[in-house]
Amino acid sequence: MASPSLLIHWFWGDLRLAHNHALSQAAQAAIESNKPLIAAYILDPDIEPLGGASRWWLHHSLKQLEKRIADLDGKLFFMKGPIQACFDTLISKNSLHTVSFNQRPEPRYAAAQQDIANSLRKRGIPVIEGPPNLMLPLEGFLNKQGQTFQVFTPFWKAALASSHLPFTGRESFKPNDARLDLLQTAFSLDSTINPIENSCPLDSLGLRPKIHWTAGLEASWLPGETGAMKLLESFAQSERLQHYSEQRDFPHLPGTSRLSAHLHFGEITPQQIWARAASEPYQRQLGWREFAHQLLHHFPHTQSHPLRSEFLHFPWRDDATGLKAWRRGETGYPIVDAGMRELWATGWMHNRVRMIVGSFLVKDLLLPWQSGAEWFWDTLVDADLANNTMGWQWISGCGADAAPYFRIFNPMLQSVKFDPDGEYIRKWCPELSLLPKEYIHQPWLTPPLILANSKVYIGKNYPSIILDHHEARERALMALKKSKQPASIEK
DNA sequence: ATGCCTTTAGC
DNA sequence: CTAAAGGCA
Repeated sequence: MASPSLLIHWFWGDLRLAHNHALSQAAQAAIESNKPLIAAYILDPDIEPLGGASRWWLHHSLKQLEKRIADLDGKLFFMKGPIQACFDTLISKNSLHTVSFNQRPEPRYAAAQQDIANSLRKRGIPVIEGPPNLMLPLEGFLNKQGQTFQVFTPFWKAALASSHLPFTGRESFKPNDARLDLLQTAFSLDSTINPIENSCPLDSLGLRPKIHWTAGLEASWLPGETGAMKLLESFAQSERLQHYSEQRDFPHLPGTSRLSAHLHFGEITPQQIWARAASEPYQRQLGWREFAHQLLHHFPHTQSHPLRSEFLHFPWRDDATGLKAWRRGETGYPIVDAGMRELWATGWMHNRVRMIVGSFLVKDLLLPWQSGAEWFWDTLVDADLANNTMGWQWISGCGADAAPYFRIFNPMLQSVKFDPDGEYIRKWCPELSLLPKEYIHQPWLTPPLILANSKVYIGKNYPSIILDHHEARERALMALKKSKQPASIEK
C-alpha cells in the first residue's frame, strides 16, 4: 500500500492559501497533478498562548481555510499538540511527507520552530520554511552605528531608502523554485485521503468559547483571506485612503483599514497592502508594525520588561478596583469608557483611543503597562506580541521612541479634539447619548437640569470619575521624577 | 557637533 | 510658544 503523502501546514504558519509560499504551491501542484491537496494544521495550546478574541478569530480563519481546501477537492486535518508528539505519531505511521511553515517573527516561536525543524530534518522529513509576514529582514537592518533603531523616524527613512520595501511596480513575492520542486515530489507520490488517527474536527481544537460572548465579534469581522481582501479593496478603492491622514485619528470615522488582525494571522501580507494602498501616510503605519517586530526581535526581554532599564523600579501602583473599572469602561471619563467598551464588544479599538486608554491606565491610574497589555492580549482580535509590547511601552514612556515623560494625555482634550461631537462616545456609551456635545466630554460638569433632561444620573447610570485627571497627572509627574533620582532610598 | 524630530500639554 | 529627552545623521 502506498503511504499517504501529507503536507503539514504548521500551526505557526500563515493562514493564507493563495499567498503562502509553501501551501499555495502545494495547492497549485495538487491541481496540476490532479491529486488532492492534503494538509494538516497542528495547534499546540502550550506553545501558542492565544487570548480569547484571538481564539475566536483563529477558529473562523481555519474554518474558511478548511472550506477553501475542500473546494479544491483536498482535505485539511486538524491536530492538537503537543506538537512534537503529533509529528512523532505521523512519522511512526509513515504519514508525514513534508512539513512547511512560514516563520513566526516572535523570538520565542522562532527558537522553538528551529528546534523542531532541525529534529524533523534529522529524521529525514523535508522542511520548507517561508519568511515571516514582514517586509524588512529581522537581522541586519541597522542604523549607521550598527545598532537597532530605537526611534521610528530615522528607522522609517532608512527603510524607505533601502531595497527591501516593495514599492509599487517592483518585483513582488516570487515562489522559490526549489520549494516548488520539493512539493511537486510530495504530490507525485500516490496520495489517498486517509483519516489521520489522531486528527480531530476543527470544533474539537477548543478554540470556540464555551459561553457565547462573541456576537459583537461576529458582527464586526470576517476572519480569513477573503475578509482581508474585501477590507483592503474597500479601503483602497474609496476615498478613505486619500483622506487617511486627515481622518485616521477620528474614531467615529471609518478612516482606518482595520487590517491588523488579518495581518497578524498571516491572511494578507504587508507587501500586498503596500502595493494596493500606495500612500505614504498609510504605508507608514505598516512601518510601525515593522518597527515593533524589529524591536521585539532584538530586545526579546521587552515582552515582559521595559526597554529602558530605569523603569525597572518604577513605583507602579497596585489597584485592583481601578484596574477593574478601566477594563469594564467605568472610569467616568467618556472617551476612555467608550474605547474600553468598543474593545469588549468588537475585539478591536481605534488606535487613537488605544493611546488615550493606555495613557489613562499607566499615567492616571499609575498601573503597570503589563496589566494593560494583558487585557489587550485577551480581548483584541489583533493581539500581537510585537505591536502590543511596543504600543504599551511607547505610551508608558519606558520603550523605544519614548515621548518625554511629561507627555501625559489629557482625556478631555483628546476627546474634544478627536471626537468633537461625541459621536464615538454616544455609540459606545449610549447612556450619555442625549448629552449636548458641550458636556459629553466631561459629564460631571453638566448643569443639573441638562443632566436630568439628558437622563444622565452620574453615579447611577453612568459612573462618577474614579480619579481627578489633574491630580493624577501631578501624581504621575512626581512618581516619574522620583524614579529618576539616581540615589534610591530603599535597599 | 548641532539641529531635527516626536501619535503632546498647558499657559 | 515653550517645556524638554534623547536617538540619529
